[in-house]
Amino acid sequence: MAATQSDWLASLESERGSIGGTSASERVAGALRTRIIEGELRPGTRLSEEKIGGALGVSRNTLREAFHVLGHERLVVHEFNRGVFVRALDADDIRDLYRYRRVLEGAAIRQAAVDEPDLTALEAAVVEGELAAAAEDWVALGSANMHFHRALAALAGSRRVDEAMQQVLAEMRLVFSMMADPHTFHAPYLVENQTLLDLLRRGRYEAAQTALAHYLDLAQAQLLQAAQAPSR
Amino acid sequence: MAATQSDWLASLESERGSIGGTSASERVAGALRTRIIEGELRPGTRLSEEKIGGALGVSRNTLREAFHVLGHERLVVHEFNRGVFVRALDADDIRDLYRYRRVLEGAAIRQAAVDEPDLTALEAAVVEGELAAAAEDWVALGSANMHFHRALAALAGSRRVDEAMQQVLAEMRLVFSMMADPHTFHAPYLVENQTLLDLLRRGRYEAAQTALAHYLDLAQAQLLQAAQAPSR
DNA sequence: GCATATTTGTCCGTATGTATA
DNA sequence: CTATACATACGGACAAATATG
Repeated sequence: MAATQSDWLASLESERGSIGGTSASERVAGALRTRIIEGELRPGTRLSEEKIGGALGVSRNTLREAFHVLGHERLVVHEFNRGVFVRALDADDIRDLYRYRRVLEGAAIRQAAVDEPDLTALEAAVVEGELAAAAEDWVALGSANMHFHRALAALAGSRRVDEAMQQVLAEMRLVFSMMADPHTFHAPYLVENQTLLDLLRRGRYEAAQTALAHYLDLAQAQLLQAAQAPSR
Repeated sequence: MAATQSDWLASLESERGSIGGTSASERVAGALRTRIIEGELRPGTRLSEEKIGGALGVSRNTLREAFHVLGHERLVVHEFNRGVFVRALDADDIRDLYRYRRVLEGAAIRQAAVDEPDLTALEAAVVEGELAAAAEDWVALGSANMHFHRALAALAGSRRVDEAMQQVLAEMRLVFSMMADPHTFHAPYLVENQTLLDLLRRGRYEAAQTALAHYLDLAQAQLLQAAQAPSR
């Protein structure tokens, strides 16, 4: 077999027996999650119980529990009698993802309008983005963008909205990992976040809603267009 | 041990070996889910691997996978090295549940305002409620109320909102199962659903929003009050 | 606080069924 | 159609953590 196919397998072996106060299945899920989110494990890859269990030095039992965890996070899909695969999202999935973001982030702004919101986390994320843009570190800019929208959703003041948004952002990283140049997507959005934050600062919540809608429409359209030309 | 404590255990045994095209863990999860949702398995109950596995005739392996499924649905909580328990919700959980309902159902009405919504499912749920009320079948009235709000959330036109709402309603049943007289809660809300439907029919979406908010505030307050007096 | 019994976490071997080359 | 690889599911085992007296 080609070396490229087992690269991630080799990288998994380095994770054997890392001491963890938590359960083994959580450790295994964590190791796989980072590989998936960072694009090392590509969508569609089959996660064979034998190979992965062997590489990580855990039994099939433990591994299957880890698969359940990742399945819950929608990072893998389990096909009965066929196995577990890294999730591959299609255009419909992307549309649904953005539909959900409109619900969650829209609710957050609506709540902010009645809440005297604390915007420090938003401001920090914008600064983080400005620094990343200045350093032309597009990976960091992508993270900053995620932090901004996670902080935005937090304005809703709801644990569940928080969790849902975290979930959605993890899936967004999965989407990006399917694209040719993931970082190029984030570059245009720093200014959008800046104006959105500015509108929130000045209490212009209606305008913030339309700015958010504009941002999400634009980002969705760009991703859908890129998804048509499937890339690498 | 008293007979009442093992009632649900006996009822589980009747479920052994039911033929299913699906996986064993799904079957087991389904059997436990109905017991939990219908209040046969009360919140706080410990789900012993040995007892339940024995009663259902499945191995511990399979049973633990079923526990994972129910854990996703937030119907049970897993405490490391202690086991899994039927989830017991507190006042904060109830508040967060309703906060989430405001987000989901509010988004649905907002989407309806731009969508020329199909209200047949809502109408069917109202009729179902009217029939149940006429027959003084309070359990059926509760189901009708759930169907109404599930159909309402469906107006959002989003798979994920759908799933989230289904999830939330399952947890609502868990809340009701902790109350002394679960059915008494649904009785006042038939008329609220009727007026909400009427407002949607006439395209008065702003009024529908406030009617929904009123309904949710009322329902939440009533549940919180009942939760203070923990009941049976 | 201690000793014991119970229960969970994890691994292994194996048999059966299902999908696919 | 056969053969092979793999997932599903069972049962047994043991250490470690927890509950119980």
